[in-house]
Amino acid sequence: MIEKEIRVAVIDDEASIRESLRHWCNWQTGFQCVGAWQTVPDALAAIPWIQPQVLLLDLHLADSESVESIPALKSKVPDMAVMMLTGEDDYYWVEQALQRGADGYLTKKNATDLLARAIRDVLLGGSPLTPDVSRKLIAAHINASPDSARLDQLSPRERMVIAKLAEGMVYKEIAEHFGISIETVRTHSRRIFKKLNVGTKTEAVLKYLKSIRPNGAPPGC
Amino acid sequence: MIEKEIRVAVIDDEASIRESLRHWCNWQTGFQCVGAWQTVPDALAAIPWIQPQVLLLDLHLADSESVESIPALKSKVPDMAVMMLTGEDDYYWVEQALQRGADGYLTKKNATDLLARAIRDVLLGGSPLTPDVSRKLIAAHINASPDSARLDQLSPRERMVIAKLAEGMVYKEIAEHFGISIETVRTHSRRIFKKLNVGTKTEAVLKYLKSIRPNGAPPGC
DNA sequence: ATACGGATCCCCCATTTGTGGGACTTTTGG
DNA sequence: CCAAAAGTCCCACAAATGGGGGATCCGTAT
Repeated sequence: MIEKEIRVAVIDDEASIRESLRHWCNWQTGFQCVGAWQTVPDALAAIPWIQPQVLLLDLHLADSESVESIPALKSKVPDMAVMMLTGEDDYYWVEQALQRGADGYLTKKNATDLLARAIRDVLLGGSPLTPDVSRKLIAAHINASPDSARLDQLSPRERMVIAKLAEGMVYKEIAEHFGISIETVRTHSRRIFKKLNVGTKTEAVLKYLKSIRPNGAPPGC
Repeated sequence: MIEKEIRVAVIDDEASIRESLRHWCNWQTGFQCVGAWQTVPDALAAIPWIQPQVLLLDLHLADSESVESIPALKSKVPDMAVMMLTGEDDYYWVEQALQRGADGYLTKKNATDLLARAIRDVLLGGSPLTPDVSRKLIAAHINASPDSARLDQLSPRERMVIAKLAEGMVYKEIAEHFGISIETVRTHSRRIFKKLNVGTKTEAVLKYLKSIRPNGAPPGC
C-alpha cells in the first residue's frame, strides 16, 4: 500500500520547518514525503521526475520568489496541488498566490492539526483555506474584479501593444505600426504575459477584453 | 517614364472584355497593362512575378471563384489593390468581395469613364465604389452585423473547436479535451479560418466573440 | 550617485501555428 | 444508392510564437 500513499513534497528555506514537515508526512499514515527542497530552482529540477501530488510551498522564501514561481511549478506537474504555508496572513500575498494558481492557503499556526485534512481536501478538488484567510478573501471579493487590477500593472507601452494584440494584429504588424523592432514587441508581449499570468496571445487578449470592459461593450468600441 | 506608369492587370473570362480593358489601359496615358488572364489560377501563377499595382477582377468568373480568390490574390502581392468589375450590382457579392479584401467595386456600365480616376483613387488608399454600390453598402451597414452570419457556416464540430479556442486553449489542449488528434484540430481550425476569413487564432476568436454576442455580454458568460 | 523601471534591440532554441497538399471513414440528404 | 458534407488523420515546410538569456539608453527616485 505504499503505492496508495499521498505523495507530498515540501519547499521551505528554513531547515527546521522543512525537516519537521518531512517527518510529519512520513509519520502520518497515508502520506509520504517524496521531496523537500530549500529553494524553488532545486524543486523545479526535481519535481518532473518525482511527480508529487501535493506541494507544500512556504511563502517565506526570499521576497516574492515563491509566489512568482507557482505557475512554473504547476507547469512541470500540471495536476499537482500547490498548498501555500505562511506565518502571517498578509492578504496581498494570498491574492497573489491564488491568482497564480495556488490551490490552498494555510497559516502556519494552526497548520499542523489541519494539514492532513487540508491535503486530502485539496486532492479532492477543494481549496482549503484557514478561516482567517478565507475571511479576507471573501471581503476582497465582494467588490473587486481581481483581474482588472492586473491591467494597470502594465506599462504605457505594454498597454499600447496589447491593445493591438486585441485587434488581432500579429507581432510583425504591431512592430510596423509603432515603427519599432519585432523583437521589442516580443519583449513587451513576454512581459505582458507574465503580468497577466498567461501563456499565449489569445489568452492575453481574452483577459484584456474582460478587464477593459467587464460589463461587456462591443469589441468594436 | 515607362517606370512611372501604373501597372494594371486584368482577370476576365470573357475575351472581348479582357482585351478591351487591356487596350484601354495601354491607350490611356499613365497606365500600362502588365497582364490579362482568363482564369484566377493563371493569374495566381503570374502575379508574383508581375507585381501589378492594381488588379481588375471580373465578378463574372464561374460562380464564386473570383470572390473566393481575392484573399489568395492579395496574399501573392500584399499591397496590390483589387478592383471588382461587375455588370449587375448584386449586393450579396459586393459584401462578399469587400469582406474578402476588395478595394473597389465598379459596375461595368459606367466603368469606362470612371475607371481611370478609380484606379488612381484606389492607389491613394481610397475605395472607389460606383454610386449604386455605395448606396446599397450604406443601407446594409446601418442595421447589420455583417460577420455574425458567418458563424452558421461553421459545422457543429468546428463550432465546438472555436468555442475552446475562445477559452484560450491551444491546439494540443483542445485535442486532448475532445479525445482527437491534434491534426484534426488543426484541420478544423484551418477551415474555420477560411470560413471566417481570418489568418490567426486570435482573429478568429475576436470574430467569434463579436458574432456570438454582438451586444457584448462578458466573455465569462 | 546609483539603483530601478521602462523601452529598445539582439541571439538562441523548442514548440506551435498557418498552409499546402492527400486520404480515409461516417453521416446525411436527395 | 450516390454524392456531398463532415470528421478524422497524416506529412511536410515555413513562419510565428513563447521563453531564456543579455545589453544599452534614459529618466526618476532614492
